[in-house]
Order: sequence, then structure tokens, then C-alpha cells
Amino acid sequence: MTLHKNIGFKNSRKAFQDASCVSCVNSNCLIHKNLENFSNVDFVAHKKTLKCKKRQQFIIEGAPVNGLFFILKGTVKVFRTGINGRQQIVRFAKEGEIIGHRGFGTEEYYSIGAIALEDVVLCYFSKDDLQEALLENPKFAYSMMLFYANELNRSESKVKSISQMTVRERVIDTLLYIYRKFGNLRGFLNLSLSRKEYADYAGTTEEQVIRIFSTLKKEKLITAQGKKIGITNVQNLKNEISEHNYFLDF
Amino acid sequence: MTLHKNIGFKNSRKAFQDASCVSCVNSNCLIHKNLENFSNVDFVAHKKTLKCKKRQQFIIEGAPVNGLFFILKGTVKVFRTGINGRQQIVRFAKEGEIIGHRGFGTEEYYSIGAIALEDVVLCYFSKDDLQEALLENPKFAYSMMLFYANELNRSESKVKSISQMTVRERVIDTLLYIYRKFGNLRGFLNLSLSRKEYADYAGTTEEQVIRIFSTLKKEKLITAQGKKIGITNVQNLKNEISEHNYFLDF
DNA sequence: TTTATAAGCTGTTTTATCGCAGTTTTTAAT
DNA sequence: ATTAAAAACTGCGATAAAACAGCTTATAAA
Repeated sequence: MTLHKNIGFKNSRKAFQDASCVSCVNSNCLIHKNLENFSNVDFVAHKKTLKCKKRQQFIIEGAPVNGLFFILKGTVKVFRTGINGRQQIVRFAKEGEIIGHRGFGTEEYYSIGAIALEDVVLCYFSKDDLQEALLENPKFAYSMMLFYANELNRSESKVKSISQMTVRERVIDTLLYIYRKFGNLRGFLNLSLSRKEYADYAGTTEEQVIRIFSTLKKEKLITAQGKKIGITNVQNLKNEISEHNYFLDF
Repeated sequence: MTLHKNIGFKNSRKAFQDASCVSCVNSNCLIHKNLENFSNVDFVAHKKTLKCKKRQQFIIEGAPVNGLFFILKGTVKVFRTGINGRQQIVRFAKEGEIIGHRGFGTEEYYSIGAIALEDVVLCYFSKDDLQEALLENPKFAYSMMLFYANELNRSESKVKSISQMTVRERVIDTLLYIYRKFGNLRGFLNLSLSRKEYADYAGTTEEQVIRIFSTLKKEKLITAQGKKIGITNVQNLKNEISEHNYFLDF
């Protein structure tokens, strides 16, 4: 029953899609890592690839959960909307990462929205296909479990940060988070964000971020040319928040 | 190889311990729920049961992770220590719940501490045994994955709360959390906490909690006799935080 | 019963952060 | 190149929350 799907290329389209996971550049993608363990090749064959233009929102808060996205290429902003429309940015995600997993538990509806920060290519797996794959492949399920466990640690670490750090410390923490995750490009952080977006991640206001940025500039801790932010000395910034045993969250 | 372990009671102690999971009163325990799927009975046989006196700390922050605890009986406080020893209470846990799972990912060390709020009985499973059980039992791994997914939703909901709610709202949120999780006993919340503990959960100070409690008393929203807190009208309290689409976290 | 210690309470002061308003600069569109 | 619109910036007043200090009431120990 399953054998004839593995051999030959009668269905060339399916064969190509299989290959697209096998030869995927995102070697840290959980699907890619567990490919050899899937007895049912259909799982990967069923995946859909979709493209999003910059600024396009592909997950709407409150929409029913049908499946899960893996980023093949590009950068994504994940957020929730709070009181009086105030936005809380949950995280920034890049290629290889999973989006929409928060709704995969007992949740019927997405608790987050997701928007493309630049042109993005996404791999989409339906909830049913994923569930089937998880239940037949314990290694995959175990990998996913560990993934969630790490996300949980990250999130609870952020609870502590927000409730114990000052605004200045949270802004610095955000800068370091962007630096760890997206690195540098020609002396500037390799992800351009507005002051408002920094604020929405750090849990403060645009004005505070502007104020703190200009102070940090005076203190020669960062450089700024419009949206381009450069960290002069990473260690100096780290030192300021070292008491809050800061957590590496990629 | 495995058969002789199932039949007969040569090792009566082991047989008793197997039974203790089969006939466990915590029907929502993930081990209990997945018992029929474990091919290797040793897993449950290896579990250790331990008792903790009130106020005893059984997980120390920073200690290496060796395994995972399930609460058989009693109530537990889970916390982290922040700057200048300030305590952040992560959650309160009761029978059937898992403790120490935050360290089960790639974490080598517990990122939290756990202390018994009353006399507690714990079931302990080693990390190795659990890993083995998870990798041979996809249903169990899937259950654990969903458990983590829900914990993640809870935690990220808390990030939003803390960064967008006022202190008064957070204190009310905490009261409702205790009510949902531990219910009422003769008109009072069925878990006695100090004002300091309310503060450490809500992310504020003891004085604030005291002030807000006395205001809520004047407003006839709660009653208080020392540590015993009674919620007069649950709906009225809920209404105050309804804008923050509040999340049911048991 | 007395004493000690912790927990609860309240008024005042201090501080951090927010929100507003007005200005300048940058970016994008025509 | 010109214009419009958005983003960045700054000062100032308002405010929520924290920190401090002193006092009272429980709770536990001697």
C-alpha cells in the first residue's frame, strides 16, 4: 500500500515536493530532521507552499486553527492584541521556525496573529496530517515536545523579565534578543524595526524607546541611523542586565 | 523478556507499585491516562514515591535535572528568584499535576524551585525512564506535547497580562486564578496564601496587595478574615478584567 | 501569661513611566 | 522636485506604583 508511493516517479509533482523537504536548506526544521522516520510519505507530500508579500498578515487572531506553518524563507512578526488595540509582540521568527503552534493544543482558535516583515515563503501542514504523523512517529512527537518545552522556558523567562526589569533594561534585553537571533550586517542589526515595534516587544511605549535609544547613543553603547541600530559593545550591554540571569532565546 | 514481569507476583513490591498507578485517584494524570499504551511495565515500576512536609523545598533552582515529579497529593508553589532575591511565583500546583517539566527540554538545570504548601506526596520518574517511555509510546509523547502547548499558551497569556494590566487588575486576576484552580470551602478560597504570596504571583508588592484587598473589601467584592479570602461575587470581579480576554488556566 | 516574631495595615514620600503636544526629520508618493 | 504622510524626537505635566516608616494585630514560642 505504501510501497508504490516510494518507488518510481509516476506522480512527478509529489516526488518533487517530497524532495523539497529532503533537500531543504533549513537543516534545523523539525520536519526535515525527522524525515527518515515517517512511514507515511503522504504527510510531506500533502504540504502546501505559499508566498506572502511584505506586510501581509497570514494568521489572524481568533481564526480557527487548521494547521501549522514552517518558515522556509523570510522574517515574521508574531503578536497579540491587548486592550485598546495595544499590540504585544510575542516574538520575531526566521527561516526554519514554526508559526501557529500556540493554537495546536486544545485551542480551537489562533491566540496570535502573524505578519510578514519581508517577502516570506511558508510551508503549511494541516492539523490532521500533523496529528497523524505525530502519533505514528514518536521521535517526531518527542522533538515537538522538546520544542514546546523550550518555548515554555523562554516565555516564563519573559514573564520574569517583564515583571522585574526596568524599561531601560527591557529595551536593552530586546536589542540583545534581536542581535542574538538576527546578528549583524555591516555593523548594524540585521533586522530593521520601528521604535514602536521595539516598544511592543519590550512592553513599553514608543516614546520610552526613543528616549532610551538617544541616551544609549550618548553613552556610546549603540549607534543609530534611522531604523538601523548598531550595538557598539555587546558585552557592555549584557553587563547591565546580567543580574537577571538572562536567557538565550533563539 | 517482558512477559514474566507481567504475570505472577514474585516481586510483590513491584506489583504493588504498578497497581498504584493503575488505581491512582488522579484520573487526569498523564501517566495514568496512558498506562495501557506502555509496552514496558518497568517504567511505572521504577517510579519512586516520596513525601514532603509542609514548607519543605524539593526542587532547588539551578540543581541538575534528573527527573520529573507528579503530585499525588497536596499543594505546591513553583517559583523563580529574581534580582535582590525577589521571588516570582510561576504557579500553584495541585494533585495530578507535573512539576519540574520546565527543565525537561534542553535545560540541564531546573529553572524553578518548588516548595510544599502543605504535606505533599510526590511520584518521581527519572529522566531516562521518561525519555524511553516517550520514544516508545507516541500517544504518551503526543499527550505531553499537548500539555506543554497548553502551558505555553498560559504563560504567554500571562506575559500579556503583566505588561498590560494595572496592579489592581493583576491582583483580581490572581484571586480568580486561585478560585478557578482551588475553588471554595465554606465561603473562602480553598487555598490560604499570605499577602506577600499574592504579590509575588501578581508581580507587585505586599503593600499594594494589602491596599487593594482593603479597597475590594470596602467595595464588598471580597471578604477577608486574616488569610482567608472570600469572593463575594465572582462575576463582578470577572467583569473588571473582561477586556483582557482572560484565559482559563487550571 | 508573657514575650517574640511575623504578618497585616496605613499615610507619606519618591520614583519611574506614561501620555500629551508640538517640532523635526525621514520616507514614500506624485 | 514637490508634497504628503509617517516616523522620530523632546520637554513637561500627570499618575501609578514602589519604597519607606511607623503602627497594630495576629501567631507561635517560652
